[in-house]
Amino acid sequence: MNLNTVSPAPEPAQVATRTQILEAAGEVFASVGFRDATVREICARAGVNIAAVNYHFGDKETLYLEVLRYSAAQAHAQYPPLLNVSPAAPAEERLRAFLHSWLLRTFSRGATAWHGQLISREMVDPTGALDEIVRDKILPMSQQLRGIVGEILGRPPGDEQVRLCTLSIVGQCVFYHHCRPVLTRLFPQQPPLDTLGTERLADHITRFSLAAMRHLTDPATT
Amino acid sequence: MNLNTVSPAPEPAQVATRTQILEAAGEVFASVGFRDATVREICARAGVNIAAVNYHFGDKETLYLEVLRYSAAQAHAQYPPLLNVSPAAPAEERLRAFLHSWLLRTFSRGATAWHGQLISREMVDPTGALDEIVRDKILPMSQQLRGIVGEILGRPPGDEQVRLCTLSIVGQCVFYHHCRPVLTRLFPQQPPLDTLGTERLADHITRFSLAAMRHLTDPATT
DNA sequence: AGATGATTCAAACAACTGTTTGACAAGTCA
DNA sequence: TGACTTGTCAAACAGTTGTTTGAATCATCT
Repeated sequence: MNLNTVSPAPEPAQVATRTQILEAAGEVFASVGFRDATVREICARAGVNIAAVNYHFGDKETLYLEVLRYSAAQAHAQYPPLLNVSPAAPAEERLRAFLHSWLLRTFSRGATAWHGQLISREMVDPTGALDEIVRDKILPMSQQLRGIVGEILGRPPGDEQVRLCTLSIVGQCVFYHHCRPVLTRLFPQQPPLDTLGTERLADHITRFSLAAMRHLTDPATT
Repeated sequence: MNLNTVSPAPEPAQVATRTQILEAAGEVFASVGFRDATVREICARAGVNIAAVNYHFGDKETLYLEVLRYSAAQAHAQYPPLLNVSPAAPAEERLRAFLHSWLLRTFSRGATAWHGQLISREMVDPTGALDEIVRDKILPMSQQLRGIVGEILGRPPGDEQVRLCTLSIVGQCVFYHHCRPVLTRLFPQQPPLDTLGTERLADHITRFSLAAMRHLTDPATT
C-alpha cells in the first residue's frame, strides 16, 4: 500500500458514507490539524453517525492516512508535474510549467486544496505518514526538478550546485504557501492568490531562478 | 505589552519557578505544539506543582504567549539582524549578514532553538499570538531586508519588484528550517545543519539571490 | 419468506484535559 | 507575637476526547 494506490475501492453500496467521511475529514484535518480535529465534528459535517469512523476506518489515525492518500491522488491527478508541457520541451519551459503546476496545486480551492494544507502541517509537525509522502510523492518530484536544473546548469543531477539550486527554487514555492498567514498580515492590501496571481508568481520565480542559475558562477559575483 | 518588552520581571524570590516553567514550557511547546503540550508534562519537567502554571500565568494560553515573548527576546538578543556588520556597510555585505544571522537564529540549539520551532508552527497554524509576532518582529525585519534589496535593485522599497525579490530571498531561508523533516528524509546522508553548514548555506543563498537580482531584467532572460 | 451478513444508530465508557479548591508552609511587616 | 500576603501542594472537578457496545435497520441471496 502506498500513496499512489487509492485504497481498497469498496463496492458502490458502502462507498457513499465512506467518501462522505473522507471529504469531511479532509476539510477538518486541513483547517485545524490532526489533533484539534474531532471525530464528532467530522461525522457531523459528513452527516453520519459517530461510530461510522471506527467502523469504516478502524480509528482516527488511519482515517487521517486515508485522507492523505485520497487528497494526494486527487491533487496530482488534477495538476500533473509538467501540466501539458512535453517532457521533450526546453528545460526553461519545463521549469516554468513545473513551478506553475506546483503553485496551482498548492493554492487550488475545493477538494484538492486540503492537500497543500495537510502537507504543510506534515512538514512542520510530522506524523508517521511523512515517510510515505516523501517516498511516493516528494522524492519523484525532487528528482524531476533536479533533472531540469541539471540541464540548465549543465551539470549532473547529483552535483552539489544542482542540489542547492533545486532547493532554492522549491523553497520559494513552498514559502508562499506555508507563510500565507504571515503574508496576509504583512500585506493586508494584497489580494489572495487566485488563478491569475499564481501565473504571475510562477513567472517571477522562474525569471528570478533562471537569472540566478545563469549567472551564479559569474566572476563579478562576490 | 508587546514582544519587545519582556514581561513584568518579578522579584528574585518568585522568579525561580516562573522561569523554570518558561524554560520547560518552551521545550514542550516547541516539540509537540500548543495543543499536544499538557500542563502536567510541563510542570513535571519544571519540577513544580500542576497548579503553578495557573497561579503564575493565569492559564495555558497566556503561558504560551509569555514563552513566545521570552524566546523571541533571547533569540534576537543573541543574533541581531545584521550580526556585527555596520549599517553603513555595502548592501551586498549586509545581505549576507542578514541571511547568516537568520539561519543562525533559526537553527541554533538550546534555549533560542525553541523560537524557530514555535514561529514555524505559528505560521502554519496561527494562534492569536501571530499578530503580535508579525507586528513586533517580522515586519521590522521585512522592512530592513526590503531596504537592502531596494538598494541592490536601485528601486524604492515600495516597488513591486523589490517586494517579490525580498520574498524570494526570505523564502529560501524559511524553507530550510520549515522543511527540515522532509530534507532529512530526502538526503539521509546529509549531516544536520551545524554552525559550519549555516555559513555555507548563507553563502549559497546570498550568491544565488545576488546573481538573480543583478540579471533579473536582462533581455536574454525569457 | 426467511436467514444471513453488512451497516447504522443512540448511548455509554474510560481516559485525559485544563482548571479550581482549600489546606498548609513560609516569609513580611505591624 | 499575630495578622497578612505569597507561594506550594495533593486532591478533586467538570468538560471533552476517541472508542465501544448492543440493539435496530437494511440489503442480498437461497
